[in-house]
This record gives sequence, C-alpha cells and structure tokens, in this order.
Amino acid sequence: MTQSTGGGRARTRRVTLADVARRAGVDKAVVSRVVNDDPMLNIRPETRARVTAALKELDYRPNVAARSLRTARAGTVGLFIPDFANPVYAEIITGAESAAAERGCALMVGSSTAGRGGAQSYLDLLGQGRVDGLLLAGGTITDEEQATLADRGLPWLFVNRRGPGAGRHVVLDDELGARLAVRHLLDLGHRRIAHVGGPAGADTAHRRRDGYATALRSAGLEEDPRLVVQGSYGPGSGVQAVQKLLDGPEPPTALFVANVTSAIGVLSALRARGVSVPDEMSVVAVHDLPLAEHLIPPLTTVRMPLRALGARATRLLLSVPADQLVEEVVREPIELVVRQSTAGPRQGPRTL
Amino acid sequence: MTQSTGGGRARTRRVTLADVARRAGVDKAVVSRVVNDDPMLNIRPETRARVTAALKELDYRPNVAARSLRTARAGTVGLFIPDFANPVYAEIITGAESAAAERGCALMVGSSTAGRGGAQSYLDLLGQGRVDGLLLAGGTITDEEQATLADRGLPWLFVNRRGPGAGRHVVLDDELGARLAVRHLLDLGHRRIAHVGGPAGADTAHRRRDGYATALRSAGLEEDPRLVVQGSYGPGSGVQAVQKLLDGPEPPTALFVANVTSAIGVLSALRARGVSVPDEMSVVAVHDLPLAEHLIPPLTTVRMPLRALGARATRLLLSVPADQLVEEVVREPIELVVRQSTAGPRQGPRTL
DNA sequence: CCCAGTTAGTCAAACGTTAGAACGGAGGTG
DNA sequence: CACCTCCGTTCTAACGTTTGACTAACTGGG
Repeated sequence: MTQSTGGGRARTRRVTLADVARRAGVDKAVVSRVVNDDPMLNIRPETRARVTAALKELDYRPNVAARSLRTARAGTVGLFIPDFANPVYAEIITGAESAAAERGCALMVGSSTAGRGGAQSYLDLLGQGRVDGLLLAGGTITDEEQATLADRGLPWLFVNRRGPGAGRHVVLDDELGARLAVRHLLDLGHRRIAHVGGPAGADTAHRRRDGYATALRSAGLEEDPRLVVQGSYGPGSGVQAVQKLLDGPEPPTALFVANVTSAIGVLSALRARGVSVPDEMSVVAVHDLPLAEHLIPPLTTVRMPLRALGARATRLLLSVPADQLVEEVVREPIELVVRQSTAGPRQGPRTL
Repeated sequence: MTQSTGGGRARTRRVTLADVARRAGVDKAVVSRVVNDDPMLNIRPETRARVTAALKELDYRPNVAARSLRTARAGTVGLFIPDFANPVYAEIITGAESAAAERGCALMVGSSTAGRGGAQSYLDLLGQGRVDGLLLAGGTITDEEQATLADRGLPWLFVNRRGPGAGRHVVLDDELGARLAVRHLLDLGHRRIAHVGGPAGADTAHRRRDGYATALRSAGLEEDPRLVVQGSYGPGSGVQAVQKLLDGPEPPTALFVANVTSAIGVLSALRARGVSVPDEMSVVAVHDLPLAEHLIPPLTTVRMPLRALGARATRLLLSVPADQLVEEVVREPIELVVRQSTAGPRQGPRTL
C-alpha cells in the first residue's frame, strides 16, 4: 500500500442514510431500522439484502452526532481518575474500556493532573451530552464537584471507592485482600507485622487497614498502633514509612504495604538502610502488576481483580437506572502471589 | 452538603438556546453568537448583558451533539496507544490532555489491549465524527489499519514514531537522548558499553541505537555488534538481554538501556546474577519516571520531554490542515538525571 | 365482496445548534 | 426627499438520525 501524502484525502462528502436509501430504492427510515436491528421492523428478505448491500458498497457509518442529538444518548462513558501514571488505574481503565466496547460505547478517560481545576474542569469539558455517565475512580471529590455532578443530572458511580454516605459504588473486597496478605505473613511465623497504609481520605485504605486488624485479631494478636503508618500510596511515602518504623522502639519483622506503588519505595528504603528482604524483613503488598515480578527482590503481592472492577463498574453504570442504589463488591478471585519478598522471620537476633 | 440519593436527580429537561433566548427577549441566533464570541456580531452592550445574565441564570451549556452535527466538528481528539500500563504513555497522555483542554477539546484515549482487534476496532468505534483527528502513539499500525484511516478522511499524526515513508509525525530527539546517556558512560571511563535496544519495528529504537553508535564513534570506539541486544521495551526483555550479554565472551562494564521499563528487568536480572550495580555494571536508561528514583539502585536516566511531546502533537493535529506534512522534533530540553546506577568501571579484575 | 388484520413499507416531525440571508429603522448624503 | 449604508437583530434552512403515525397493498374469513 502506498501511503497517501497527507493526513487525509480531500474531504469527500460523508455518505448518509439518505444516500444508502436512494441506492437501495427504499426510504431512509428502513435503512435506519436495518442498521439498528429494529426488532419491530417487518421487511422482505430481498429488500433487506438490497439495503445491506448498499450499506456495504457505500461503506456507510452512522454519524454519531446526529444520532446523539436525536436519541439524547452519547454512546460514551466517562472515567475520571486522579493520575494516568498510576498503573493501578491503568488496569481499571483497560477493564472499563473493554466493557464499554462490548456495549458499543466509547470510553473517555480524564485525569485531574491535566486541568488545573481537578474534576471540576473535566466536568465542564464534558458539557452536556458528551457522556452518558461518569465513573469516578479513586481520588477525592470535593463537595462542590459533587454538587456540579448532581446538577448535571448525569448518572455516576464511584469505582474502588465508596462515596460519603450514599450508595452508588462498586469496589473490591479490599478487606479480604488485606487478610490474605497478613495471613500469609502470620503463616510464615511473623508476629510483629507492621502496616504501611494509604491516605486517611482513601476508602480502600480503610478497608485494607480493617483487614489487617481482623487478620491480626483472628490470630490472637493485639494490634500495636506504633506499627501502623499512614502513607499516600506513592513511593515517597513508602520511604518515609520505613524510616519511621525502623526508628521505632521494637521494629517489625514484616510489612504489609497497602499498595504496590508504595511498596517500591519501601523496598528501596529498606535497601538503603541495609535491611535485607526477606531475610530481615518480609514485605507483601496489595495489587499485582507486571512490574512486581521484577522488583528487587520480586515482590509477593495480592492480586486484585482490577480489570474486572473496571468492567463491572462500566456495565453497571450503563445498565442500572440513575436513581437506583448500587453497592457492589466485585467477587472475582483474589489471589496471593508468592514471590521472594516474604520468608519466615530470622530465628534469633543476629548482627548483620 | 447532603448527597442526593441516587446517581442523578430526575432528568430535568435540558436548557436550550431557545430557553435562554426567550428569557433574554432575543432570538436564539443572538444567544448562539454570544456564546461563541462571534467577532462578526454587532450587539448593544445592554442586550449582551441581558443575554449573559440569562445564560448564567439558566446555567446554559451547549449540547455538543447538536453543535457537532451542525458544524461537522467533534471537539474531541483521539489518542491511540498500545497499552495503558506503560508509564511512558501516561506522560504523553497527560500532555495531550492538557493541550486539548486548552483548546476546549476533549481527549479520547484508546488502547489496543482492550479490543481484540487492535486499532481496527478502535477506529470502528470512533465511527464518523466522534473525533476530529487521531494521534497514533507508538505501537505499530498495520497496512490495513492505515488504509482504514485514510478512508475515514481523518487527520492523523504519528506521535513518538515516524510513519513508513510519509511525513506526518512529531517525535523527540531520541538520538540526542541516547548520545547524552552514552556520553555519560564514556565520561565515567567505560569503554565496553552494551546497548539493550527496543523492538526492531520501533522507530524510537532505531534512533536510540543510532545515538548510541554515534556517541561511541565520536569517542573513537568501534561498535561491537555482540554488545547490542534487541529487546521489546518490556521488563522481561531486559532480563533476557542481561543473560545474553553476561554469557557473552567479553561482558560489558556498562549498559545503555533504551527504555526505563526494560531497565527494571535489567536491574533485576543483574541482581539475580549477583552483578552489583554500579560497582560491576553501570546502567543508564532512556525516560525518567517518578519510579526511577526508587529502583535499586536509583536509576540514572535521560529525562525526555514526553509531556511536551503529547502537548505539541495535539496542538499540531488541531492546527495544521490534514493535507500538509508535519515533521517536527520537539526541542524541549533533554537532561541527564544522574542517580546511583552509574559509576566508573572497576579498576581491575576482582573476584566477588 | 367487504371488512379486519397483517405486511412492508413511507412520511414527517422532531432533536439543538449554527450561519447566511433578510429586514426594519436610524442616520447620513446628494 | 429619495437613496444608500450601517446597525442590531430576526428568520430560516440546514446538519443526519430516529420514531411514531400513517398508508397502500395483500390475505383470509364470513
């Protein structure tokens, strides 16, 4: 194939329903109903054949703008995330994207990093009618933003985060994920297990912390508040958490980190302090990513079904009426992926 | 604020231009021109005030579908990437997103991971009129896809990748980036410098390899083909590359890796083989990411202006007519970020 | 043979916006 | 005072689809 010289050939007039209709010798209404598989349509097979032939020959494709205008639906769902750089959201996006495509919808992803104004400016951009609904993944939404959202009359859904009070969200069983991770550490024989948590505002952080607490309790252990450090899900906060824990009175032998991204910082800080993983410190984190396998040492993680989360949320957004509650926990399996960052605690005290 | 009970209040009829016009006591044409800042509009200040007041009071926002239908422009640009999980694209997206927002456009990002059919199905989804142009970042586009693209009459632009033959692309100075990296290694005293490259099909990979070759030559060194390994920009390929290089006859003392992502694999493989970085092997990679600082050891990188690339590409796509060539190299500064993965070569042979 | 009911379509009116053309009045010019 | 020009606005016809209402031709039953 030779590439055309520019970014597109001379703009040839679009082929419209009317063109197809003319060619097939029918009314455009018929063509429209054929295109949309209208079940109410009665049509002779022969006529249908003529129409489909004309459609193919002219390579007709519907004008989404006209369709949206008429039907008042955009065929697009919006997904708002805090940051594209966070690989956790990449998984959610991918899931959402395929679920949307499955339904013939496009996905429009926006982040708060770009616009100065956070969600607000994104909402403005969506204007009226650009999307049929909005998935709000992670991050925090201000009251003002939430008001705007309500004013727009758009169906929305929190993803991986429960809104304050009301119930339109789909989340994962973070509590279970956390329990699996901590249980693994307990099974290895650890007793002093610290938790590098997420930000105070994050709902997932609460649930993971709850899972941590539950797992400890069910092993007959008391939770030591000095072993719980709040972070921000970023590598930097992992570094700080390690400093704090190692400088504490009775350092832990294992770390349950609420997020892979902070685990990267955790590993790097441990290394910097000369603490060997897993010999002197075991580390397990929530979320499995391709990257985890290549950290040093390869990181033991809990694989959360993030794609399924994105997909499920999209499907719910598109199917559940906007005035109904949605409070769903995605039940896809959560698995522990054991790699080399976890081991039993050192037998006795030993100097490096 | 109390949260409303559902995902949206009862769908209240949208406020339209006609509503605003009625309220302001003018024709909707006037309102339209006011909304769009039509420079051809002659209007009494008093009338304009009435209109803007009405706009505000009714909280009017234009219906994008109707507007698109009338103007035949979507106000959206599409960006197609191979994979959301690659943080390099995250940077490009972020740049594109803000440039689009700046122009009042929305950005629609799609990846080939979701749809089974790669770009093809994405193009189908865009249908006619969903986007005004398409940015194609990285990855490879098949001939068939390219034909579809041309048929659609959409302006497109390759980003970070030159198309085969024709000239509509905006790229970075990868050659310079590579030279900076290799020069750094040379300055440290390295003479046997290997290259872990990108995939054969990738244009960036070629340019980085060229930069590598140039830097070596300008230092009076001969390029040793046994020191050049082809990879795939993924962590896994970094692992394999290391195996191959270390098992070779005369292993290098430094590695120039074409991509951060593969560098992660490289570091992990070196570690697994017991090769200490930077004492026994220096590593430098193209692309700086927040993550690089937290690798073990913190990775020396070349910071490429990926955001600027995304932004520039978006602006060009929106401003340059589809039938003109675009061949631009983004000239934002490229900097070497020295961290701890590079050092001078070991003085003499020494057993571990 | 007439009416009811189906079949296979056609007709036309929206959806909300934009943009070119038209238009009534005021002010200036010959 | 007739004519032209500018100003400030209004009118109107699209843009391409969808969808409820309508119809013309058949078919079959009484």
